[in-house]
Amino acid sequence: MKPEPATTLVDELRRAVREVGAPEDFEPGLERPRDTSHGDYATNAALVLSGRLGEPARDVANRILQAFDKEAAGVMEIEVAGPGFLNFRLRDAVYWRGLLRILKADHAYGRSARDRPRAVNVEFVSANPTGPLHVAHGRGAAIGDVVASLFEWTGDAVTREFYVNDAGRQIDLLAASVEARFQQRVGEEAELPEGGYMGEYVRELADRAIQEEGLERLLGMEPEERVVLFGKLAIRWVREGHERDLDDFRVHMDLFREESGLYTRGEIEGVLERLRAGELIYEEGGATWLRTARFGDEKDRVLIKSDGSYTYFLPDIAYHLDKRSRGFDLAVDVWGADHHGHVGRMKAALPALELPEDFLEVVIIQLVTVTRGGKEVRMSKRAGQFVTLRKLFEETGVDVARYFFLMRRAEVPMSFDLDLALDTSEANPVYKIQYAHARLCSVFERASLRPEEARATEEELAELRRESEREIAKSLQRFPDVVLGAAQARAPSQVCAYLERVAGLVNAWYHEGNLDPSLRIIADGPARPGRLVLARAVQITLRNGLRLLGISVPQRMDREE
RNA sequence: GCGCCCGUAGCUCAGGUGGAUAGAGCAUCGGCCUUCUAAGCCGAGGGUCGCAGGUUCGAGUCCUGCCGGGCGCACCA
Repeated sequence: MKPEPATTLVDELRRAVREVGAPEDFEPGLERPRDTSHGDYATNAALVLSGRLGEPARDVANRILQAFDKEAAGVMEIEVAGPGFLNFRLRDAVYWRGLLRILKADHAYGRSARDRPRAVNVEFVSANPTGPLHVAHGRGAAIGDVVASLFEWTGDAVTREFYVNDAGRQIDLLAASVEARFQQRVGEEAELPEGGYMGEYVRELADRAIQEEGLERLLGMEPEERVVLFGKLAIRWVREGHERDLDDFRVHMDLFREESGLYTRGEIEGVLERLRAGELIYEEGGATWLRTARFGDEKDRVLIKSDGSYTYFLPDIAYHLDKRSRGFDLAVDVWGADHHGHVGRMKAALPALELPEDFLEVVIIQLVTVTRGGKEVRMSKRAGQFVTLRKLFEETGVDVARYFFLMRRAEVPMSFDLDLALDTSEANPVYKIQYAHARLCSVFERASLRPEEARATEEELAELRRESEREIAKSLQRFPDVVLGAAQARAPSQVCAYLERVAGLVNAWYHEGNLDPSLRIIADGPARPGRLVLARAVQITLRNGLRLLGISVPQRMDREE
């Protein structure tokens, strides 16, 4: 699983450490120092062992150094540094060989397998079908989509799922809102119901109903009948809008799972029976409660209200049981910040249903504010005017919108800077990465070489002597590890940070050739084949990284002039 | 009041699960255009990592307590 250079090093280190008297259970750790003067890898083994061996750390380090077989591990140089670190500098050949491996892996570079792949369900967006998707949904969509991809890239099987709350009271409210707009349209006095939906789209729904169903027919209906029809139509149309928005935002759901199905299939009743049998529910004040407090929630929660209707919590429990019974090993729910209060109760419900505690994982997406000219673009759902996801990505482009949502950690509230998003210079991190890729495409064009045909022997690669080249080769080889780490942390932002860093190194390398033409990638000389292979390896890594993020990989960046 | 999240450069934020001298972009200042695309490049200044303790050889990172901000605390969804 670990990249090649590290494995051989760790093996040898493990052996050397045993030789100096480390206990059997001791595992030496290997890290990559930030500072390149500290070598390619470093270990703190001596620092950790010094306590257990009762010997100064630097002495332990020196003994490990003596025991270490450099030849076997592809190490050029070892030094004892600071309080007792061992710094390893690998032979350059290790990195040049790594470049050839990248070329060979090509589209698979960055992907890894798992001994036992898991079936993972990533549920995200899950917007109520009562209005268009807005920017916060967009952030959840981008992050959920890439978290799902990260599972795929690291060897799990993933289902992308959207939970449709098509059964609750908010649907009735939407229907009543459409009815009110309909009344107004035909010249009647009508007011939106209490808590109704005020958005402009409600008027559009009413108009569309008139257009498609015919005014005569609608007017001829009993109001109750008409409201039911409006409800059905509104849900259908709003959902179609959601699917279209997501599609255009390059988010492709495998499944839209409907809440209403939980009722018709009797899954809700099944849950109630199960809980009743386990004596986990009780009645009080006319309502039916679940003993979530027993499982770590702050208090018990109502499942059935005293008027006999169900709370949202009950179908949600059934839904998670449904996920489990469909064979998933892990359910990752991506929720908006306004739902974080539900994490405790949902997690408490799992053991009540005898589901493993780690079956459910919740990623909370914090709020997004959109700023233009340094000022916040207001979005107020109550006033019915908000920035829809579609409007946002139509203005910035899908690449930019996705990237901006992805580059920040989910748990920090972010501001979406429209000015930066619309900036087409390399100040915009998306372009910085895409541009680095496009530049190298252009280099290959200049070299009259198809990128797939880049070839170099190890001897030719050894002609790469510049520090920038070594640095790039080194950082490219981190990619699989970065993907693994990001997957583990459920943090697409780590991939963004990595790609920006690589793009920065690459752009600097490229620009060395502006000042000194002999340093150009296509400049004639013994280093040319190696440079082209390095360029190819960069292309592959950036391309795969962008693909992972669902961002396009342009061959060229056309500039307007 | 309770819970979750956040607090890192003037601003927006990274910081690879505890390492060595804390990074990027924007903004500011200085230099560079007949380029393998200068919508760019090179460089400079700018930090008590909210505060106080603790664990550790070693803390922006882990623990505790405060302070500040956001969100949530329904028989709403």
